[in-house]
Amino acid sequence: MRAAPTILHLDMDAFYASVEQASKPSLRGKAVIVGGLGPRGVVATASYEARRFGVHSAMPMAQARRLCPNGAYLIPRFRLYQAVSEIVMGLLRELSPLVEPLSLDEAFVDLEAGGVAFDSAAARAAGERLRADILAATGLSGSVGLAGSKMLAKVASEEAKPAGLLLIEPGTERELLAPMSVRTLPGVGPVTGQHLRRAGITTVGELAEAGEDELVRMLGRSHGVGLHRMALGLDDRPVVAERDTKSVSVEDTFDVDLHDRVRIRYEVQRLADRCVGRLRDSGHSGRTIVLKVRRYDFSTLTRSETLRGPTDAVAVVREAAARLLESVDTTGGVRLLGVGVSGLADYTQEDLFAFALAAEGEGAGPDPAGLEPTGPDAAGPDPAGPDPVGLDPVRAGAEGAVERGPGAVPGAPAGAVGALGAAEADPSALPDGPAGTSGTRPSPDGGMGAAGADGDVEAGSDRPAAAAEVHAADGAPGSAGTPGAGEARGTVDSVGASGASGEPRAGGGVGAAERRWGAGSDVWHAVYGAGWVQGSGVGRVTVRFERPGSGPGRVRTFRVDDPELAPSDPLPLVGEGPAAAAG
DNA sequence: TCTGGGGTCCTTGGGCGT
DNA sequence: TCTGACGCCCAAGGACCC
Repeated sequence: MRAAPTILHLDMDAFYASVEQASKPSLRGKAVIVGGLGPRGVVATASYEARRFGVHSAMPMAQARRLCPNGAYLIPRFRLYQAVSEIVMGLLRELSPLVEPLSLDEAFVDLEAGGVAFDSAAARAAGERLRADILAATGLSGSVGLAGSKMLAKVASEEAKPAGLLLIEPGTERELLAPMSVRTLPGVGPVTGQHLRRAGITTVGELAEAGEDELVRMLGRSHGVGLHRMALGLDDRPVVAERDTKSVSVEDTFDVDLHDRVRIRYEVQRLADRCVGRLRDSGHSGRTIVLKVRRYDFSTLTRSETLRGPTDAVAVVREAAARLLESVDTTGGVRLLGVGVSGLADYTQEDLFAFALAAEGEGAGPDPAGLEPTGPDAAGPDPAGPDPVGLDPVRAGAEGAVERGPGAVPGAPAGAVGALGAAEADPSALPDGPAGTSGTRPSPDGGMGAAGADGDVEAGSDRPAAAAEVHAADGAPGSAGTPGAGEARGTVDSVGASGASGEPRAGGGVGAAERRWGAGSDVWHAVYGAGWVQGSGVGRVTVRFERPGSGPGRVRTFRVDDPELAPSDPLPLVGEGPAAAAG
């Protein structure tokens, strides 16, 4: 807690929805809801127009549609949000080297460390200038909180929303906080809030009066002490510029619960592959493999296994996940599966083997393809007995390195083989369907980016009804399914036929007959220029031709195989960048 | 009328070595 | 040799955040 309000918290207003509105002029001033569009989707962000209908984050999408039937429902385009976020974070770093991003749209800044502000007046000026700079650079508004601690700065930005600035003068915080709901404090969610309410505590003032001992008794040591201090306005946490990643995970919720054990095993394998892809992209390996299973009744189980050393080998993670699955009862059905890796390191067990081998075997000749196992069982039968299913994690790790053989580079770190290599090296991979619409212009996106946009968009009441119907049918058994966010959809009995790979694939081009247009995604037409897909189905694609700087554009419909229509990258929200000419 | 995805942190309880 | 205390690691679950 410092004497001057020089900790700044920036929170962009309804970030995803605002980016979509800035990107698509026809949606400005309208209710925009961004989130998962499947039957089990939830709202990620709702524009302020949508919030007037009662729509809010984390609300089931079906409920949002009832409350706001004429809203524009969009799938998130994380790559675009990421790009905008980088611009904003860049502006923050101009203020101070101490910037702590909390998410794409939120960050703390230590103004004192940047030499920008040492008192209230300078802090306020810096905050106002920042808001103006963000508006100029992105066209978006953000809210700024300024205070002497992180907790209070965050409270302030929340109070300042939307598009405002609030500065909490040190010394006034207890008075300010006292009447606020306990839910205002970070760390008080629905459960703790209910707990406190039952004890007659609903405001921050009452929380402070309850005393530390009482809160520790109710909530446990760490939570109790922390909450009591926060209620008093005490918070010494520094702004931390860099945080190490602690775990990497992927999970999928299925439109329809899975019952078939074979199918469940297959999905776990796919998740393991994707997880390893992410792990390698981040330059990590990990020791603990975690399987997550959410059952039909929403109860969630986790099972984990810690290896003797860190790995980033597909085979090892697959096998561990498969073993863990064997200990889970899935009768009744499974709605979600997840695979994660924690206990991260920036080297692998296989690296150590390779290093040891290189150290002792100099002059023995290189392993040309990196195919030779480097582990203890490299020389044939293991005196301790066979290990056919990789029960020994470390040995399995060595085998994993072998499995990656075709892509392996002698002497290179294990991470040098990317997700693609892993996918290619996988002999048991089931066939995939069409790998998206990226044939002419591949834009590999492991997650919810362009591929994710392959879901539906229903942009306002003038959307093509036919398109919506067709997309709704995507969830039907045996359908072609949809990649990205919708990849778990429509895959009920169609193992391998979903075209749902989250991994980039080489040669992902598809024939014109299979060309599908990700609704909400950006396109370029040879005659009409930049636009975005408003809907598609029954052999047609509807495109609205507008760009961030234009007024609302016109809608035109084309055949899905129209040669003049091509996928495109998002246009910058402000100004005309190179992407504008990318058609 | 239902409840996403990707994380972090905390608590509890058991096993194990000292 | 047995037992309890202690610390550490691991596994599992839960709450919370955006």
